[in-house]
Amino acid sequence: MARKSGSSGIKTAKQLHETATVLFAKNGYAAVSMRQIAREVGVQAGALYLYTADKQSLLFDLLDEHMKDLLDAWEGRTTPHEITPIDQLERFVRFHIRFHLPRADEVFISYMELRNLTPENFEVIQNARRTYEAILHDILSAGQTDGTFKVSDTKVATYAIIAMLTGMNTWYRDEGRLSLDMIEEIYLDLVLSAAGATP
Amino acid sequence: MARKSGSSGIKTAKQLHETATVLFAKNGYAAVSMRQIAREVGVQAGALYLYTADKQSLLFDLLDEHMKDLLDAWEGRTTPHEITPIDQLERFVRFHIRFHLPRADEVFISYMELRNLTPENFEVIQNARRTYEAILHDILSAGQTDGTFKVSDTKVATYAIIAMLTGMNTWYRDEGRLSLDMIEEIYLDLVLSAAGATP
DNA sequence: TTTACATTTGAACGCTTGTTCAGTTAGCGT
DNA sequence: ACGCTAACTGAACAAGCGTTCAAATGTAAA
Repeated sequence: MARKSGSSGIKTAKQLHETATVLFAKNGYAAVSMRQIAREVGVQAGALYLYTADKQSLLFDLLDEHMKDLLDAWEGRTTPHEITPIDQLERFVRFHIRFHLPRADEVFISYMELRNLTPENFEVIQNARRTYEAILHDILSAGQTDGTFKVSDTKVATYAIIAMLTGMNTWYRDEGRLSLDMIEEIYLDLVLSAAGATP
Repeated sequence: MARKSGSSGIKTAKQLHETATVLFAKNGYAAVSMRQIAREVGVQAGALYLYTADKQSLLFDLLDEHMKDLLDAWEGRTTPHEITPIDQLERFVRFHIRFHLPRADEVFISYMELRNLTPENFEVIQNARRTYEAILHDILSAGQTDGTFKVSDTKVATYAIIAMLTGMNTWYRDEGRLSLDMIEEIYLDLVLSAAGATP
């Protein structure tokens, strides 16, 4: 056997990314072998190297893709002009939850596997993350300036709120007690309170 | 050479735990080899098996030790009788920060390497974690009942607050902008606000 | 039908992995 | 001084690792 009937490059490439995402999330980058990924994709290990230069690039591509999607999704929203910091914060929280919850595996990898990136690759992802954090920081700063928010330190508050929101991914389950809509409202309350929002 | 001069079992055992903690935190459990640990300890790989049954037990012991220390430290505090939920929450926050900040590596491992535990070992650590979360949940529930706190869901608030607090470990550096005391106050504010505390 | 190319196999490469164990030495109690 | 045990070495084991590549086969265009 060599080439398989019905084989297609784009399909295999997509399956590679999907499989790697799931396996990396479940077992960790270092613990997953190329052969294991290949088996799940339904191909021999050698074939994977038509779609990735090496294992490291595979990890980087997944993370880079995820961060690009995140930032693109934020940029792509329809935003009314001149809305209050409170409305901005509300929009950010809802966006964050809606974007992150359906991407549990990607989010998990993005937080867990940073240390397995080469320094250059790490830099790229880190920058993207900083860009995202800056969005929230700008909102908090604006609210702090005009008096609608009251936090002792906008930088720390930024980290705290993002950690709080992202932590959701560690316990949320689709079959759980609360619907996505309810969770959204609960977290919105928590974040607005934490920011000391005075409507 | 065989036994080395000045060698002592307890010393090597301690070095093994310390070295493993640092290396697992920096590179991840799966990415660290027993030989790498041995080199750092200053011993051949075979010698490590005098102090751990296998690599898995080594990881488990580190996590188990950490969780036991955490729960023991909480139990061992001096607690006045009959204090208000607000005071209880304040005590919890300060305790959490003071305990976790100097243990960056242990905390990191505790969150990152859970998936590398066998199911039985995972269960043990998970239970300890649940015990810890229950402490905060009880405080929030008490405050919710007597009206000093106002949160839409005490369970979610518990997760959110712990995520917020533990997230600190990802950005805190000793040489950073803020002193430990300042950070403590900032986080205390954030948590009390998030809990909707009305003094 | 032939040609060109996309896709995959399967074997091979050198290296590392966790773990075991017989043999060797250091320190200590007697 | 002797013997016992604690501590460690160094080699060995089978298995698995990431990666490369010539060869084989499917697909599509000419």
